[in-house]
Amino acid sequence: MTRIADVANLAGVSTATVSRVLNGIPVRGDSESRVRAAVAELGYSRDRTARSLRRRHSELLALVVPDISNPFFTGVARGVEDVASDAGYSVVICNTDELPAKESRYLQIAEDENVAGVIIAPASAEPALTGLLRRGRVVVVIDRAVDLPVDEVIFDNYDLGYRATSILLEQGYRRIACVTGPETTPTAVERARGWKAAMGDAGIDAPDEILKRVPFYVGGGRAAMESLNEGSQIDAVVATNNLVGVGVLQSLAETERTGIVGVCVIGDLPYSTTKTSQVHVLQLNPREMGGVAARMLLERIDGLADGPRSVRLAATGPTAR
Amino acid sequence: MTRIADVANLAGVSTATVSRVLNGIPVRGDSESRVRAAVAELGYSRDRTARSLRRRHSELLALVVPDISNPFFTGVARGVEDVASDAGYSVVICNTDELPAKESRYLQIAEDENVAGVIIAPASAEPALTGLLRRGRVVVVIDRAVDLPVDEVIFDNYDLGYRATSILLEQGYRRIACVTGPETTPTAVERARGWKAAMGDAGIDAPDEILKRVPFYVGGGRAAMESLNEGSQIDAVVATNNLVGVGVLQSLAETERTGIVGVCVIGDLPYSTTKTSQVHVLQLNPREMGGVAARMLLERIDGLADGPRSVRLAATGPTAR
DNA sequence: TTGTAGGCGTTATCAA
DNA sequence: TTGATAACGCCTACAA
Repeated sequence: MTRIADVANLAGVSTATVSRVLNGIPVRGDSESRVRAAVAELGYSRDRTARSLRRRHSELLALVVPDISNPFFTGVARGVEDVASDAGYSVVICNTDELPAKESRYLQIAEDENVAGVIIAPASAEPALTGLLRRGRVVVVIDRAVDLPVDEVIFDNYDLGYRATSILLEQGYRRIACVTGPETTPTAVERARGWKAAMGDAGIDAPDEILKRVPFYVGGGRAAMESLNEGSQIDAVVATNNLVGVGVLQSLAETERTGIVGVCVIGDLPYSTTKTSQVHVLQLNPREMGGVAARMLLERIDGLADGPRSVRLAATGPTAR
Repeated sequence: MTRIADVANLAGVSTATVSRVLNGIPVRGDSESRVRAAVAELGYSRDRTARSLRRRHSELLALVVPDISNPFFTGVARGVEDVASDAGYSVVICNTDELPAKESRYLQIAEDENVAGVIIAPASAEPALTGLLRRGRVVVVIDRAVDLPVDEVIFDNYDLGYRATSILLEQGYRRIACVTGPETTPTAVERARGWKAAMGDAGIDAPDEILKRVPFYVGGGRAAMESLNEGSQIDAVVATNNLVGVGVLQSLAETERTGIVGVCVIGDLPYSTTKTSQVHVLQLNPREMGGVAARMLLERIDGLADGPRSVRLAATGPTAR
């Protein structure tokens, strides 16, 4: 393997000079060109492991998400990668399956791997970030706020729930059910709260029978529809997340249930195949969320920010599918 | 930061002994228990960077894919992660956007990062693997075969195209169009070849007007449908990939085009919302592909395999959506 | 501006 | 079985 010393030999300079050139620290012009020539001739490229060990941190960012199969989080990953790779960082994606145990394991690995920073959509209310923080590693929390002094990028989830419901109310629907996620998932709780408030403000009763809490997966949405029996007289549904939205739509397509005509989904449905005009979507932009989070993380890595910052992203407005 | 030396001090042994315990090399029982106690007391965990430097490779696997937004590749990622994490490895996902330049950059990073191995779905016919291979790093190619002496896990793409077409022929369709990917993507070419052969074997003409080559994205499928003018008298479509399949279905849902009723998609449509019975799917199992590839990679890391191996995965049979 | 040399934390060799 | 010590490849005081 070719090392920095080989380059130094060939260029007739010291390893320190080679290192300087590689790191953009000014050296005499002819030294620099000899070094660059030697690098090219040997096809040398730096060992990032050694570099990380010496510098005490790597050029890796960890992105910790609860479900990498969810297009929302792959969108986030794209956004993170866009800005990270421009800045010379690579992204390690860690999938926690909504399991706090897997989450802490990955956070421990991130710490031991000396990653430069972590972007996390927490699976637990209190992700195990203390080790990382103690070592001065930077962290940005996305999607689900936590009670720690770290940067966050989130949506106004209450407002999303309120607006999604309002869209259906404006269409004239009245008996609007809400399909949301588990009580342990803050986004699910807040969006459902928004639904309830919008219903209340419209003077409509929103009993618990038409609020379904299911796992934030396609199957959850399907199960919710099954449990919403015909007797409940629903004429519309708010799905508070993209996957349950897919489940709801699948269920409706299959059973051709009569009576339900309005659906509003919070999120994005890039792979749905329902006729465009049949579903309202309160569009979220995960790629933007990832990009914003990554930029905040890089600023912090460069020491450019002080107190914890909170960014609230807006939905990009309702659209048909 | 707590180092191995701190543990050694507290346990009253040498760093070498601590290292042995950590690595499962037998030491005297009481040394071992003292070490373990010290580790627990200090909350010590190994610095993976230093370990990687010394051992000349990390516990990271790189997974290089052309499009992480594609649920097929997130499925692969799940499969890789399932087996990798059981074996103590983490997975870095690298997204090449089908761009050979991004691909070589990531492969160079993988090399410099001393990853233990690479699983790659190539974006180019000749991915830049020589550096990795020269350094003795192991590689498994998935989804798209390349002309290099490395392990591969692929589908029999010709057969997939043939079978997808046969399914529609059995249903009585005759004018079956094929929507496939670019000529530079081997899976696209092979599956289209299978389509053509199946049509030929059924004594049906398959002219170039009804073979559409588009990018392997949702938009590609939509564009293909638009360019398939009514005059072409199509009564069915084979979509050779999941994303173009989604595009085809979206297009059909929106235009309510008359005449086309049969659709067969090669892949998987986890997020489609079309009525189940309206589309045939020749189901692929990306998670299995990832799992198999990861197992092969780990075997090779452990030096348990010699000549290049080739695994051919089967479709799990046609199903409605 | 440049070079020498020490150290980042771990593992592996070698001698005890 | 154990311990002392020399690497692994790089970066960065410090000295020249």
